[in-house]
Amino acid sequence: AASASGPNRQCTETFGEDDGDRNLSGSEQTLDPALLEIKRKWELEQKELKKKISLEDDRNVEKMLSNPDSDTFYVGGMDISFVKGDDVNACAALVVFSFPDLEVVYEDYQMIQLTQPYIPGFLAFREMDFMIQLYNNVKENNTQYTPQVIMVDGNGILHPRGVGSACHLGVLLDVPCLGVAKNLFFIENDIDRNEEHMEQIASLKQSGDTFPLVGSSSGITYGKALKSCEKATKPVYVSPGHKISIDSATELVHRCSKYRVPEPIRQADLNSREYLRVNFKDGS
DNA sequence: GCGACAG
DNA sequence: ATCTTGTCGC
Repeated sequence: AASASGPNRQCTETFGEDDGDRNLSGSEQTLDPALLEIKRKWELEQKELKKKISLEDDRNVEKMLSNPDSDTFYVGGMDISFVKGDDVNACAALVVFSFPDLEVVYEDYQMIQLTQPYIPGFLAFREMDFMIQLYNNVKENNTQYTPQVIMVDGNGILHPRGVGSACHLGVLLDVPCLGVAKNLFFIENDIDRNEEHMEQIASLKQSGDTFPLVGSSSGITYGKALKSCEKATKPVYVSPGHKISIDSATELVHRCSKYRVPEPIRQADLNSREYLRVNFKDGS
């Protein structure tokens, strides 16, 4: 029974209706030397990765967005779905769509076992190895469908240290990547869901409308909030990961959206869940 | 000290 | 991320 190694967790039964103490773990800095250690180490890795990020459009990105028609390009979407009461077993998916016609040309689902914890700001360290594997699979076995750009569930430079998982993946693969988040990632003293933000969201009228996400104190432009389809009330937050500009990333996401979440990511999400439902009863 | 925290 | 029923609208 591989229970959590390290400090034993004194999670007493806080199941009762009344637990007297209302000091809900608040900021959770529930001292965990092991996690702090990991954080420090990961922060250094992010610092190195950040130096390699490019926010310029890769030539293929330029071509795929400007081309009147002729060539067909491929856009990949990645996502990982989890098993309910299980934070280890999951299904990683890559679905590749042709662009601009948006037809599925390739899909890969892999049962995986997560080993790293999820820590806000360090999502990539938990999922990246599996995404890299998915990319290598296509490139090696179905080269013709290797995506020229990859969409990741999460953020690119819209991140506390400017290195979201889309940057992480992009730099490691040296492939254009962008992030699409369904929720705005809070960045201390710079970006948050305040009144002004809510007003800006209310000002988005039609599909394709956007507003830039600019840091209130840093002045940094992290990406854009995009009303991806007519029906969506809530925007998606697009930010470049690597080898793609903010405007191109936003345009690409918009052009791949039939619903709020762009098709590549949406299908990777829906299909990986379905995969778990069918292939994971308790074992296989 | 509290709050806020992609998936 | 995951859970869960109904409900509103095209």
